[in-house]
Amino acid sequence: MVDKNNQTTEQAILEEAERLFLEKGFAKTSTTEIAKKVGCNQAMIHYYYRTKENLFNVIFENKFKAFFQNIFEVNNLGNLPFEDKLKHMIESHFDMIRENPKLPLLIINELSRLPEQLKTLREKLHSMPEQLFVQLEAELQSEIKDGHIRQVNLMDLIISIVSLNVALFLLLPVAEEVFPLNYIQKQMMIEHRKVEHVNFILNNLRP
Amino acid sequence: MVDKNNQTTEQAILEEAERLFLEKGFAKTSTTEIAKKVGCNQAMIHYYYRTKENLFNVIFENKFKAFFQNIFEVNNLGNLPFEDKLKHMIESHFDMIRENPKLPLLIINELSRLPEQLKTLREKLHSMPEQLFVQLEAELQSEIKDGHIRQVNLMDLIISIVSLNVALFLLLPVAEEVFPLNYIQKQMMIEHRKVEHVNFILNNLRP
DNA sequence: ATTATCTATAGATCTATAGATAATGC
DNA sequence: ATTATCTATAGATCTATAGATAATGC
Repeated sequence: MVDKNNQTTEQAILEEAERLFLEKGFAKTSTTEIAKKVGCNQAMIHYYYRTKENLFNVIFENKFKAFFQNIFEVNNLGNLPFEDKLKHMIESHFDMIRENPKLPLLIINELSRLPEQLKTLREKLHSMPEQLFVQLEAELQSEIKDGHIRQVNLMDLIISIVSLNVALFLLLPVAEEVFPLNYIQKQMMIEHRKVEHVNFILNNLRP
Repeated sequence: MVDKNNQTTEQAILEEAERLFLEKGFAKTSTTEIAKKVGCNQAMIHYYYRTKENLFNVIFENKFKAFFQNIFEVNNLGNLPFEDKLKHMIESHFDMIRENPKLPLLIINELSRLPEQLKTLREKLHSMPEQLFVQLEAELQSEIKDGHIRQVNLMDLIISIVSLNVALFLLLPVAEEVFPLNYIQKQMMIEHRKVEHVNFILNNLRP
């Protein structure tokens, strides 16, 4: 099975492990299962990654960094009107989670076990204010002063955006157990909610 | 340790198991650990509950039913204005999750393994429309027609309420790893968000 | 007699490693 | 020579059960 797509065993292990860890979490995924899916010997996993914990950390760190790198990435839209900027932020955050729908659950479930990633996250988020938060806060206050939007707290705004976007993909699998959806229905539902989240946030800002 | 509070071993096992399952999930909780915390022999757990799976199901079913019983319980406020009714619904849903903050994660993580609970959930949610959904939908449409609120979809409204409330308690533990909060700060934050969720939803309905 | 508890252990995992063998790169 | 792969297995769980012993209720 290995090398089916010109992959090395090392890469194949990484990819299969990523799939399984995201699907079932750390505890419920065994190195035996990873090996079986990859089509190699279970010992190979330890040859390349030494421990299961280590393999997990490599994967988690990668996904995690990519995930938080894009969070509220609003560089190349400096002079757009505030509402358009906000719309763009909501949508790109939404798309990021849509592309990694299982990652939030993995983070919620496993983050507490990971001191190294925690440090990274703390640094990233503590340095974010200077880059973005302060700028957004200024724009927000300016908009409020001009009477374009109502008095609102930036942190609350961010929490609401993240909550709506994250919760959709956390709750969808549960909802699907109750109301099964086919692929098209599900995609339509997701697209509809994307529009709705933007409307919801922007409507809420009207003075 | 058993009978410390006049408990039977059977009850003590149930309570300790509930605590551990909610905290760590099914896979990461062992019957050995439950027994140790209870202060009894590991075999006792199987004496009373036969299997770990069975013990889990008993607990899950109880919590689960209590959880969904109260969901959108709006019986004794029949003739309140629509906005007050909505406010009450948001707040009681919020409080329910506040009292069971780990339950949503348990449901998200473990529901797929539980055919019996799934059936219960399906029946409960499929019978909800007739009791409540239809009535709310009627009131909502009436309010829209009278121009009191803007054109909005009831299902979207419910998804947004549940998303905001659930996501808060799912994301708080992650947020706390990054920005530690003491007990009072955390309670204030939660109270603040409760108000915010109501404002957020109601503001969003303005025509 | 019946119920509750304990001891001991079978059997199923699962992770990790040691050591043999095969494949590859100079 | 070095790197990749396999076989085999130690050692640590963990769940579940059989069977002995203690406690309790008539």
